[in-house]
Amino acid sequence: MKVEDAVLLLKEKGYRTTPQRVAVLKALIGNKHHPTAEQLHKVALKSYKSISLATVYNVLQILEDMNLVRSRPFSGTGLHYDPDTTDHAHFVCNKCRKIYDLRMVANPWGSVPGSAVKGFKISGYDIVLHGTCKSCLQSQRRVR
Amino acid sequence: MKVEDAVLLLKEKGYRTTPQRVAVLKALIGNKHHPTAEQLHKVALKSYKSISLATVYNVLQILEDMNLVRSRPFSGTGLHYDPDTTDHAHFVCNKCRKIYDLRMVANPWGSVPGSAVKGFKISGYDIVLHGTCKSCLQSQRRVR
DNA sequence: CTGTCTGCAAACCATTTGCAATCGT
DNA sequence: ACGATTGCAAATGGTTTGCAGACAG
Repeated sequence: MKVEDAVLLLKEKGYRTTPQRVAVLKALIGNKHHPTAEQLHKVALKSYKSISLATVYNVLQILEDMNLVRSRPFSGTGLHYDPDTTDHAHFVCNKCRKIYDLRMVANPWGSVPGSAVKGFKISGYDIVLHGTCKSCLQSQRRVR
Repeated sequence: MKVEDAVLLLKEKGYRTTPQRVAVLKALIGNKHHPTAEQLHKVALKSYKSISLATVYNVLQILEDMNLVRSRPFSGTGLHYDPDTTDHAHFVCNKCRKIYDLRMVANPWGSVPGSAVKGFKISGYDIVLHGTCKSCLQSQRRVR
């Protein structure tokens, strides 16, 4: 997905093309760092020098409704926005709080007993592993 | 785990046995409804008529440090507390917002490519499925 | 020109904190 | 009695909202 494609999708839904919206899309699309709204705001300010945080939230809400982004409460405090809406899991490092993407190779709820979900309509899933990431494990070894 | 056992564990760690703490433990232990702090407060008020919400948060923090409870940001807004600290997944109904427990039968991250987690130390995981639960699907059918 | 969108500041809500009074040991 | 714990009320921090002015179409 490119910024221009997203703009077109917005247009189709009747949303106007404002420089603020473009700035948020630029900050978001292709961003692999699972940024918070505030981080996106900082980045968006580079494209449009006076965009407000409220507008960033506003745009993110629209984008989430359109499934162009997903918000998740990863680290307990604050939402993180992920422009990758394809199925994947995450790993959150409890030392550096960095968030890594994990590709799943198969149905992730294969290990749930069928009876437990029988009759339920599953529309999606969140899988978050936590622990310590490679680089934090290494620097830990060095320091101690 | 019974309330008395939890009280003993608290004592071992040097925590005093106050009626407020007992009230929170009573509200929490065995509670299968993944309550929020506020919901626990309401229940705890029945055991101890003047306990404050701040104290409930205080006690929950201690219990979380001791691994007697886990907090999770299920529904976007607010933390839910789960006294079941054994490995299990959850299903959140997006209609009624009810949270169901799901027992996993095997290593849930078996479907993550090994390379992706190689060198990472995994200490735990959160798995949340969402969709519509059986009873909401049924009442939907009835209504429409 | 019209109605949408933005920016500001205030409102909100869950959670945390500071501190004086209270209570468990 | 002593220090831990509580309750209150205020502070906090992330997110939302109301509204007047700005701007895209």
